[in-house]
Amino acid sequence: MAHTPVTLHDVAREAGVAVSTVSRALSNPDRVSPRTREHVQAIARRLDYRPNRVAQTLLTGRTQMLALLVPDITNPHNFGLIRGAEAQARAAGYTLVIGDSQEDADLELAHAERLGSAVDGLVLAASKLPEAQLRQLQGHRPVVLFNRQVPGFPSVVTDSADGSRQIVEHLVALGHRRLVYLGGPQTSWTDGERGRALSEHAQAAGIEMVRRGPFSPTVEHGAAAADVALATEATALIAFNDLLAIGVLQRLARLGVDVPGELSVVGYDDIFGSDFCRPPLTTVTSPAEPAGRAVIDLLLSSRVASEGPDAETEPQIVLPTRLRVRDSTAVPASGRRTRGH
Amino acid sequence: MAHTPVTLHDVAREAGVAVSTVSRALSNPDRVSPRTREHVQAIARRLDYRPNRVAQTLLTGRTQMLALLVPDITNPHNFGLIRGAEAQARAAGYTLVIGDSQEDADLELAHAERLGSAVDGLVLAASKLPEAQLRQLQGHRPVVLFNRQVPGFPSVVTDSADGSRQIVEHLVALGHRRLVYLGGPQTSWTDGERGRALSEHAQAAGIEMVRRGPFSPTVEHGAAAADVALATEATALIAFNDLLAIGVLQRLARLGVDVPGELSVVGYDDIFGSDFCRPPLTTVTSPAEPAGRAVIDLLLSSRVASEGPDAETEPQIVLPTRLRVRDSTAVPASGRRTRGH
DNA sequence: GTGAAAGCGCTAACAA
DNA sequence: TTGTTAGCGCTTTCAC
Repeated sequence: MAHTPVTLHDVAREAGVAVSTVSRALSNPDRVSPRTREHVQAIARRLDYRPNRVAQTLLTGRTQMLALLVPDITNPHNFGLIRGAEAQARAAGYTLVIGDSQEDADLELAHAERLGSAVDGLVLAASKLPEAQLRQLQGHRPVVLFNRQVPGFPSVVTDSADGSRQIVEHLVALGHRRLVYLGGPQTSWTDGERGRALSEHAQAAGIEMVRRGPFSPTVEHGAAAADVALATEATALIAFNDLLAIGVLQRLARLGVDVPGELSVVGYDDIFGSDFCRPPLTTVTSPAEPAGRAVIDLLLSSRVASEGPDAETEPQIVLPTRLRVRDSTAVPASGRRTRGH
Repeated sequence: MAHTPVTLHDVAREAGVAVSTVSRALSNPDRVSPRTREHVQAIARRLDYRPNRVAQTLLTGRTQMLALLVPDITNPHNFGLIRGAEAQARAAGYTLVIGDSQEDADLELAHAERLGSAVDGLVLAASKLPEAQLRQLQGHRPVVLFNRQVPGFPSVVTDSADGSRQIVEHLVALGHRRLVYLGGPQTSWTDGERGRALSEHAQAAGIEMVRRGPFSPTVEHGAAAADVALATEATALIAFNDLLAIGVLQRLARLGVDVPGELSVVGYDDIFGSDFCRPPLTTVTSPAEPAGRAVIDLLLSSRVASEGPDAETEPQIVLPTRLRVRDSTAVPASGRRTRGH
């Protein structure tokens, strides 16, 4: 239990050379003679020397750590993103740490500030922070946004708007004429995108779409959302995300409302469980792992970025989405639905 | 966009005092006169001074960060643990970072070493590391284990053995006489506990139990596991965890094997989805959030712990589990099952 | 090729 | 109460 970790000095003393030589032998092997290099490295190994990262950081300003802040680590939607980001970060020699802001802007800020000083870069997924605070964070370290676009920030988003287009197209093709969108948190940029695109495409198709909510994007809140949807004339319901949609499905089943017979249900994200809930959910899937890799690439390349007034030209990557049709959508009941409202 | 962050020196110069005074005014407000304190703090605020955590750390050795390493961040089983740990860490003024070791011991070690030097303590969930490596990590920083017990380490485990007892009791009560356990990774301590307890209780009840596997604890591997189970004479199948159990359920459904009519299925963990898969899964639930809080408590209290030879007395907390009976278990088919094998 | 020395931003003696 | 000074462990000029 060597409780006083071995330092560069220990190695230097043991090897009979100067600390600077040890430092070089270890990090710049070619700037030292083969003989001493071997010798020093052998000693270092024998002493089980580990460089003190903190000290290195103080000098270089680099921690070789990157942080990813997600709004809800329990939302399976984030899995692919995390996995992709992890892989890419590791490939580049960085360690990825993950933070959970629990759908709370204050917590997100606190976390970002804490972590911000300990990492080389920050990716904020579905950030709820106002632009001003975002910019302040950016002053410290490079920041990349996922599923949010803000001028001056590099970002990668999955194409929710196009997902909405595909949903409306699908529903219209089935014969639906009245839709209801059960919205997510007001602070959610994605919710805005999804709702707006849904409206636009519904309007373009000449059908009706109403919006309800906001609802918190959880299975638990699905019950309330289902009830609200039932109080409308809609024959198809689009939930902000799959978590909410699954909750809706559960409530509907308990109420004896047949899906998709009486009501079609659609979600977004294609999360774990959306394929084995009852009925399997029609939803919008997106390339989460590529997104994870992309955010890290952006982060790493933005280390060299200038921060002039030209900042509006930051890369904004948009990844395609695809509608995955399962069993929760079908042609609407021909007549008036029989459920009470 | 202050790109050269403001330092203590900047504040000191601006305030016309020494850096040490600024340092005190900010961190030890009572060791400085009210006048200067106000003055310095005002300047610091105006300049938007943020202490450099790295520099603080180098000196104090504290980062105010704690790390939690989970084997699979996409396993919903870990959610409660993460949430509980997060909450407790924050309450104590620490930031929790989460790492994912993807069920891989090498990755776990790499992560632990990287993070280990950047945090004040480490909790390893379901660690797959050999004891020797565990001890080595422990030399650096306090380490707490979750769902693994090793002499000399503080730990908290959920009582898998008792969960196994409850499963056997339940199955025997229903009339099952032949069980099969579809085991998890060989490196998994929890798998050992579950399998061993299952055997013991089956034997005590005078019924047969065979073990198959190992299987990787994923939905994907459930198909293979299901096929193996079908090749036995068992009327009830116990999967290492719910992820595997859900995969088994899917395969069985595709094969037309009725659950629980022809075969009963049980899992462990009570994860997201286990209540809405088809049929809802009988499983063992455990207090994950309390476990998360407990690991952090242990970590924080072990900072002061000695490391004498007396280390065997480290606290080992065991949290109770409870069988949650849903629809995937029932009385066995009276006659010989009709499926081919 | 190697060593001496400065210093990253901060805190904690020690003086004044 | 405040200022001066010495480092924490490391990298990196700059001499030799």
